Amino acid sequence: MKPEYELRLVTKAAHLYWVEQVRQVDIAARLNLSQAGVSRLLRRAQKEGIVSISIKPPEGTYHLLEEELASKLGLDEVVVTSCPDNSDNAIVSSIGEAAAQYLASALRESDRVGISSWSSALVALSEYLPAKGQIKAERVVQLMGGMSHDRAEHLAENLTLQLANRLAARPAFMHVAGIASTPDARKVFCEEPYVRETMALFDDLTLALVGIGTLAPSRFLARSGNAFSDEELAELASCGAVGDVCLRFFDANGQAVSHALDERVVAISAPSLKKVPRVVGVAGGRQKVASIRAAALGGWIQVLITDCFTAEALAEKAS
Amino acid sequence: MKPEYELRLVTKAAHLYWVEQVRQVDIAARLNLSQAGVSRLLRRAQKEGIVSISIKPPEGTYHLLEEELASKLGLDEVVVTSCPDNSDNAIVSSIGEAAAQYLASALRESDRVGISSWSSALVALSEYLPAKGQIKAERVVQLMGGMSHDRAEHLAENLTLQLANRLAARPAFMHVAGIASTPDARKVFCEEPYVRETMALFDDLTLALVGIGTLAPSRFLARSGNAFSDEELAELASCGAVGDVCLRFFDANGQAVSHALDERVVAISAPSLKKVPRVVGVAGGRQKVASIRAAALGGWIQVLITDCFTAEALAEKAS
DNA sequence: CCTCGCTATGAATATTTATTCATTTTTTGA
DNA sequence: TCAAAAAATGAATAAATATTCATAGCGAGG
Repeated sequence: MKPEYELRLVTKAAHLYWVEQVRQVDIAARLNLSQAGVSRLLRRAQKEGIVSISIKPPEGTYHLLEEELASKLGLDEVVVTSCPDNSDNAIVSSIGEAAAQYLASALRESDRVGISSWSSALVALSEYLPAKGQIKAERVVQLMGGMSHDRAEHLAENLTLQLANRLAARPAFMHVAGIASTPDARKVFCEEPYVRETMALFDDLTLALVGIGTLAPSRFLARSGNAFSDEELAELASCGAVGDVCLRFFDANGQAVSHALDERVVAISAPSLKKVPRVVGVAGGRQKVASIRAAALGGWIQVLITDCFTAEALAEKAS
Repeated sequence: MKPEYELRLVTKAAHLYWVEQVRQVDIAARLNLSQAGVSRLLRRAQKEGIVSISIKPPEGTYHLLEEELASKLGLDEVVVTSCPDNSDNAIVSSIGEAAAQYLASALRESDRVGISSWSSALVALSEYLPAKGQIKAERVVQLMGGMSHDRAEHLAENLTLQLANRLAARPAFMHVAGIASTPDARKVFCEEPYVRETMALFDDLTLALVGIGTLAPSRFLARSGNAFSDEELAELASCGAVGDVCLRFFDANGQAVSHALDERVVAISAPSLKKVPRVVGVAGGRQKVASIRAAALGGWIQVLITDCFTAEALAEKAS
């Protein structure tokens, strides 16, 4: 058959299907072809570029950037928020809200949610969650211990509690420090009934909300008397560590950095964390670019919620 | 949920589905939604115009015009050919070729094809059909008698024969004149075994190829001694007739014009013609616009094959 | 504070579309 | 000119998508 007429047929089928919304069987009837034939004409129309499908994103959305990052970093989903400026305050607030919205759409009542702490973005998240229980979960489980001194001590518990309240979920607390002074102390902590009970839930989580740490101690971490010392951090850095999730450290490619300090951390273990089906990293800011990238590449997170400035930086770095 | 985030979700789903070609279940898995939910997001994306699908027709095709005519004239399919100029020669040749291509795509080996005659476009059609039998039909049935004098006498038979040959189909001829001198003569013609046999096939056709006539006698018709006289034509015109298919006349809206002359025509009857599932009208030219329009509106044809000039004129007239 | 009607949701199901498979047709290479 | 490989086709079937249905949450009005 003359190719010109063939093309005419392809075009007509494409028009009827995509513009006029006619079913393939009806197109087949009108053009006296089989439905299979119409399906093949339509495939050709796509391949030859006779149809073009374009998405026009609403203002303030970044779906191309999101997709680029998702594929380059191997993530299931990336949420990039529009952010007024790249100050830490703006970023934390913006990604906290986005994370809340992510939960609104992605959370089921049957979900068992783990939450790390020491992350200002997660605090913002819990504040943006609607207080009325439209969004629900079954459990909210604290993934790492709190801190032993100061007001910050209770932050982890508070965060867990607030999240549990807003999600109408039963909370599970650690009630111990996140960093023990010695490996033996850690063992003692882990024997505590509370802790054991909570840790028993780790392998049964359906989702985890985590911050992503850098080696430079975050504001919250620094305030605590129990954070690692400068020397310890320097040692971690010399082992190649660039960041952490729940105090489990990894290098620039996301490979776990094993280190004696691991033995003092009271938190979900790296293997357990990686078994959680959906770990949502909520983080942004210039200083976190390298650790976010590493967390993604290492498979520590499946979902990333970040701001447009950090996202741009990640995209540049990745290409 | 914040509508802005909702839109972001819609956009992302649309992007994944239409740009990245991800299945709805996989999108659902990635965004933690149900497949039904994704389907609904996608519907919204279409409704809100976030996706736009456009067809860019290859050069020399007229799918918009075709669709416009199909819907305005109530036809299943319209083929508009690109035509170098609007001379009768160019038009006849162009639509003949297009008709041949239409048959190539639309004809099944099981089809029983009726063919009218006295149409230069149908002659062109049969000439454009490939002689090798790639395109096949079961039968080719002459729908109206030939003419009694001159070379033109055999045209109808020749056309039927040639078409049958090219389609590797068994022909059925009339072997009598298309217009009898009196109603009684017509009866006698119709009693002829050949004629009866052929006419018995009329109700079993799956497709018919017809020209569309105007009251002004066509070149072929005029040459014949047996065409209607000027007076008879004038009388038909005064009854409102504007054109015919197989010498069955109709007015500007396609309503059959019954008239004494009907009784002298040896051809498929109007009811039988209307019972054919797919009547393909092949016609073009400035003088035929009104009769083509009428044939379509009256349901005499389901498929129209014409040239771009005639198509434009039809579209203007119809709006 | 409760009830009705509205909307939204996910599981189940119906519909629609893509693919497979068995043939037939066409082309290519000897 | 023929045979073999490649391509095209349509019926059957598998896969994917849309819709239905039953249920649950939310707001308006009693």
